[in-house]
Amino acid sequence: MQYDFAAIEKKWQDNWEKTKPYAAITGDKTRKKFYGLIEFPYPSAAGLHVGHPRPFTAIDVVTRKKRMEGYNVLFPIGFDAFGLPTENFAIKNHVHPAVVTQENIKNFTRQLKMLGYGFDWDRCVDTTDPKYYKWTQWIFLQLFKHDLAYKTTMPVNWCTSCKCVLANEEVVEGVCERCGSPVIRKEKSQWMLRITKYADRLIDDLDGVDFIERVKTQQRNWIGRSTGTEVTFKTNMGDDVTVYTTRADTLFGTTYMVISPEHPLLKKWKDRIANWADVEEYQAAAARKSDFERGELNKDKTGVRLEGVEVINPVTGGVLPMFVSDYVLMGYGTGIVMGVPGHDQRDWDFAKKFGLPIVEVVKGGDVTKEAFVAKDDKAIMVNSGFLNGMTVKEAIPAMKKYALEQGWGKEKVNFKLRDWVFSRQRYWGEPIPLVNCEKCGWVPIPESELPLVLPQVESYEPTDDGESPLSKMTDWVNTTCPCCGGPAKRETDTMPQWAGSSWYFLRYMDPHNDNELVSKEAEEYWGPVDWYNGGMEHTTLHLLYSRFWHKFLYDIGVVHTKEPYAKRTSHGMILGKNPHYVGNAKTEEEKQALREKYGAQAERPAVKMSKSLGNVVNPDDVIKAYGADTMRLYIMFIGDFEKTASWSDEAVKGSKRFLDRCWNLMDKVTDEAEISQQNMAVVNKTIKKVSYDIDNLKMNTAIAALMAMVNDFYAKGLSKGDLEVLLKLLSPFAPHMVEEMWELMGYAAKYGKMCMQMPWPEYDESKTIDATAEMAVQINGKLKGTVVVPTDSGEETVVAAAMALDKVKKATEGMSVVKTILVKNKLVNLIVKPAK
RNA sequence: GCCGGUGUGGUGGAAUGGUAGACACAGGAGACUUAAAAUCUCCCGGUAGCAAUACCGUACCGGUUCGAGUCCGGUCACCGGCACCA
Repeated sequence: MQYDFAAIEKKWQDNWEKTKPYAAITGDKTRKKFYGLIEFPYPSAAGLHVGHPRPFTAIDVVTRKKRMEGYNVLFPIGFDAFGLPTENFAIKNHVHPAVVTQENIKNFTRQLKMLGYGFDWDRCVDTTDPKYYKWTQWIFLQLFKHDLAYKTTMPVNWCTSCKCVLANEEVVEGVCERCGSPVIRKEKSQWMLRITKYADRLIDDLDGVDFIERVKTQQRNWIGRSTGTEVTFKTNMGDDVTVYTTRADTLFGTTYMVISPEHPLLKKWKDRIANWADVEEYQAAAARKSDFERGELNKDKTGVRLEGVEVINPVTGGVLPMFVSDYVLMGYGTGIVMGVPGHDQRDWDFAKKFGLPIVEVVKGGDVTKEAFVAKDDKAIMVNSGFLNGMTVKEAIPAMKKYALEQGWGKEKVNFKLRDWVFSRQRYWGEPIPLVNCEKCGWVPIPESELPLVLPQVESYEPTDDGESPLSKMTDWVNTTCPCCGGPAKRETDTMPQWAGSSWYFLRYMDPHNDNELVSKEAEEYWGPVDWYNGGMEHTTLHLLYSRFWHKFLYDIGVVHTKEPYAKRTSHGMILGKNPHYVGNAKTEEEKQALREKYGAQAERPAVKMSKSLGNVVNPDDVIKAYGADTMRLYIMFIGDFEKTASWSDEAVKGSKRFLDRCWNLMDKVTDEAEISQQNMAVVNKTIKKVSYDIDNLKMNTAIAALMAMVNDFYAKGLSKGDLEVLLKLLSPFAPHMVEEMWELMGYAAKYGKMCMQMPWPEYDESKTIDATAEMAVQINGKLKGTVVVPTDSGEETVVAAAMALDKVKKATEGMSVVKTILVKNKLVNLIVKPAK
C-alpha cells in the first residue's frame, strides 16, 4: 500500500501554520539556545531549483533534532532580493523590480512551505524592505563615520555588458561572474570599504572558529598575507624607489627594475625620460587591455625601457636600467619590482626578451635554461658577497637585518586582499545615504532620516556614460546639505548585492525592531550563529564580507562576539544527467560522434544543470509525484553531503518505497509498548548511529541505518515500542508522514504532543551489543571463513571454534601455530608455519 | 604554476588499520494475481568450475604491518579555487 502523501502533507502544513511549533523564543533562559542558519535565497523568477533543498533540508534535520533534544531553536528564513537579475527582468518586461521581487518571494515562500521546513516564518526578512535596508544604510553610515568608507578615483573592473563596476571577487578569469562578458579597466570614482584594515584579524581569527578546513584555507589564500622586505633604491631622478620582495636574499642578482604602467612616478618623471612618447603609448595600450588579455597572454612579456632613468643597487653599487611593463601590478606591493631573472621565472622571461643579464645567486639550477626558484634549505648562496655559503633560509633574514642597519630596507607584510569596491551604477540596490556639498564635501544624512528610500523612476536602464539611473532623477538628486543647508547632490550609485546579506543573520534575532538594528538582549541571547551552512562559492565573497562587517560591528559595540559564525559547513552541488554522455550511445559511431561534438564533456555522466541542456529538475514536479517527505529523504540520501552528487529520477523511487515500507509497518506491529527483545540491539544501535550521523551531516548513512532497521522489523516483526523509536528517528527527515502515523498509532493522544515535540530517543550502550558475534577467521592474514561465538569470547573459545572449520583444519594440517592475533568480536588471525 | 579535494561493482555510494562493496538504484528468479502494476522473498564484483572451491580485485608502482581502500613514499587521471601577487 502507498500512503496518501498529498493529503497528509497538506494537513500537517496547515496545522504547523496555525500552531507555530517552530517559533523561537528570545530570552528563554530555561533552555539552551541553538541558532541554525542557511544562506537565504535570491528570489529568482525561475523559482527554487533542486540545489536549494540540499542545504536547507540538512540544517532543517539538524535543528529538528536539536528541538527534540530540548534546545530553543532559531531557524530563520528570508530573501536576498536586491540585485541585477531582477533588475534586468524588470527592464525587459517593463515591470517595477519591486513588483517582480514580491511575486518571486511569494513563489519561493509557497515552495519552501511545501517542503515542510521548520522555519520561524514570523522572522522572515526581505533585504529590499525599507524597514530592513534602513539598517543596511545605518551600518554604511557608521563605516563612513569611522573612515572605513571612502570615495576614490581608481581603475576598476568594468563589465562591458552590465555597464557596472564589479568587485575583484566578482571577476572570474577576467570575465564578469554573472554574465560572462569581458571585464575591462576603467577609471571611475567609487565608494570603497577598507576591508584591508581587517586583513590580519580576518586571517588570525579563523583559528578560533569551527569552519571546515577548505573554507579556512581558501580565505587565507584569498587574503594572501606574506611577509617580506621593502628595499629602497636610489635613482638619478631625485626620487628613491621602493620595491617589495619576499626574496631579499636575491638582491645581488637584481639586474634591472620594472615599474607598473599605472605608477604615478612616471608622470612626474615625464620630462626627463628621453623616450616619453614610447612610454606613453605603452601606457595607453596597457589600459586598453582587458584583465583577461593581461592575464592570459602572460607568457609574452612586453615593456619599454625608460631611457635616462638609472637605479643604484644598494648592495653592489651597480647601475640598473628601469623598464615599464604591465606584468607588474599597481595594486600589489609598491607597483615597482626588482628584476631577478636568475630566480624568478617572470623576470627570466622578461630578461630573455630584452637581452638583460641573468646572474646566478643561488646554486642548484641552470639559469641559462630557466629561473631556479629554490625552495629547500639545501640551496646555497653564491655571487652574493657576505651571503655566500648561506642557505636561502639563512640569507633572507641576514639581508633583512643588513638592509635595516644600512637604512634602506625594512620588514613589511603585504596582502593580496584589496579594498572592497562598494558602489554600483544600478537602480535595484540600497541608496547610499550621503550627499555631496560643494562646501562640506561628503556629508552623511542624519540617522533620523533613514531609511533613504529608493525613489520611483521611469527607466531603470543603465546609462551609457556609466552613471546610475538615479542620476537622471534631478528632483531626488538635488537636495540640501544637512551640514550647512546649502545646495547639495545625493550620491546616485547604489550598494552592491552583498550589502544586505552581510548582516542579515543579526536581523533574524530581532526582525521587527524599529529602533535598533538588533537589541542588545536579542543579540546576546542568540549570537553567534551556532551552525551556518552554505556554498563554497561564497567563501571569498559573502562569507568574507559578513565576517568583516561583523568585526566592525563588534568594534562599535553592536555585537558581543568577534566572529559571526561558530561553525561553517558546506554542501556539494547537485548535478543533472548529461544528455551528451557517451555512455548513453548504443553504437560505436554514435559514441564517436558525441566525442567529436562535445569533447571531454561527453565523458562525464553528470553535469551542471542548465536550461540549455534540458536536465533541470524542478522540486515542484518531484513533490507532485512523490511528496515532500520523499524529496527531503532522497536529497539527504543522495550521497556524501560535502561532495557533488548526481540527481537520479530512478533513485528517488527508492526513497518513496522506503517511506511506504515504514507506513505499512503499522499493520505488522504488536501491542507491546516496550522495545521488543528481538529488536533490542538493532534499535539501540540505530539510535546511536542516527544521532551521531545527524550531528556530523552524514545524513546518507543515517538513512541507511534506518532502512536496515526497517528491514529487520520486516524480518523479525516489531512492537509498538519499536515503531515509536523509528518514528522519532525518522521525524526530522519525513516530518509529515511521521506525524500522521504518530496520530494514527495513538501516540498523539497518549502524550498530548506531536512526535517532533517528543524528547529525542536515548540509547543504552550495553544494549547495542548482540549476544553473539560473527568473527572472521584468518590464516596468515587470509580470510578462511567465519565463526559465531558468544560476544566477548576469549582466545581459547575463538581458536577452538576456528579450528573446527574444515577450511581451517585443511590449512593448518602439518603446520604449527606460532602466533594468534585476536581482535575482540571482530576477527582471529592464526599465523602458521610448517612444523619441523 | 600554486593551494585544496577525489579516484571502490552496471549506477549512487558504505567501511575508528581488522570479514571490501553496508544501504539503495538498475538487472535476474520466484510467490501473490485472470493479467499488469504494487507488494513480499531470494540472487546479484571478475575469472575458472555442475558444484564444493580456487585465484584475482578499492587508479598505478613500491614500502610499513600478523593484517592496508584506509598509514608512508612516488606516479597518473579528474574536479574545485587562485593565478604575472614579486
